[in-house]
Amino acid sequence: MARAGLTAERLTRAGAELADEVGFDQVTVSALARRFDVKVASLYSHLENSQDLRTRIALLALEELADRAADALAGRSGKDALAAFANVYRDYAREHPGRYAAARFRLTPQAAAASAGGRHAQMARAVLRGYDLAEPDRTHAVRLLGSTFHGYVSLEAAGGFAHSAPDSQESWVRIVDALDALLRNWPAP
Amino acid sequence: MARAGLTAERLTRAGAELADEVGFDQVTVSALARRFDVKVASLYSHLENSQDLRTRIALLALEELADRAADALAGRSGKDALAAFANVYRDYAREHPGRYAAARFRLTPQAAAASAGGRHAQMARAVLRGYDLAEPDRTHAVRLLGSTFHGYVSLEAAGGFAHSAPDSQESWVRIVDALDALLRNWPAP
DNA sequence: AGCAGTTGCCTAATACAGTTAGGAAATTAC
DNA sequence: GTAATTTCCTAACTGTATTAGGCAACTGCT
Repeated sequence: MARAGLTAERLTRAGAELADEVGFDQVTVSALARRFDVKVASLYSHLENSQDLRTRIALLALEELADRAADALAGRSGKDALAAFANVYRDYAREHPGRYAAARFRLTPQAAAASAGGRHAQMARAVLRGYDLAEPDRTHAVRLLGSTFHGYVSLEAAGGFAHSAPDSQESWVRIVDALDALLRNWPAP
Repeated sequence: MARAGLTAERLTRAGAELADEVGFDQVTVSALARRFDVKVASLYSHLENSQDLRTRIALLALEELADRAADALAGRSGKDALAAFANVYRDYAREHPGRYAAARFRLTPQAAAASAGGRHAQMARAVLRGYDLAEPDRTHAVRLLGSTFHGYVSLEAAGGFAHSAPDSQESWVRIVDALDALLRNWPAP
């Protein structure tokens, strides 16, 4: 019988596609095996278990997201950088909802350390170089941005802003405007 | 054999406790049956299926959260109301992580319509009465608050701010301060 | 109290996801 | 070309979800 040519990488990529199609929670070893027309047990030569599969998809998504963000930030600063950074997250979540959910998957400390998480944190700090914030306010601002972007994107994905005026796109633009204004005018403690 | 006295309400409450203990995703009909020392099939007289169970827990959590928010807002306005409202969400998520996750569970349109979702939206608008915002900016601001609070709370629950300075509590207070400043100083389009 | 009707929980059976053990064929290394 | 390794398979077991049908326990009426 011919071999299917399974590898951890191919399985991870296919798992990411599956996540985008049916949702990260519905990514299952069985569904993946069906996709490769292979028996379920065969995947266990390449993956530890289904947790391992999810972790790999999460790491893939975090890398992709970090790559996009790095691209978007290149050559930009100030509000321009802020908006570009924000849009990377939102656009990725809209194009790849399953992968975006994967990126929010809770990793073990070891996996988290090996992930692109650090790059994300660095880039958020880089965006804030365009504003006049000293520590600890800079860290507070990083957390604010992360919270707002993630919160918005996940509420939007859950359909929270659909079917109601104004358009989600409009709110997004105005919220990024507002955050820019806030960062330029950060209140003293 | 003595009857266990199951009802949809008792099952829902127990399911909510279970969610807080093991996580909303780990709430399973089987685990619930074990908790009542009853066979799994017995639950199906009271629940449609496991989706129904999750929906009921979500509705319970949304009601509890709305009740707390209504309490917290009574007699407050301006920044005071904003901070109280914000703390309701964060405190609830910290006390009841499983229920909080349930409250973010994607409901069917019918379930959503019957949920406390509308109360939440109304209260968010009430908080903003303390600030001078006309539509559509008021709606943008509602969405900003919802996104930021939810985002912060969910990143915090995922451990995002643990093990790093400054303390999460400090960031939270400063972020609420910052949002207050932003709402008082909302940028023109 | 005695009985009829209803309800609550049970047994049994099916389906599907996850996981492990051990085998045979295909590939690789020498 | 043979030995070693790798890949995929069959088989088996566990746990969760769900449905069908049965008997026991309660409820309400007389």
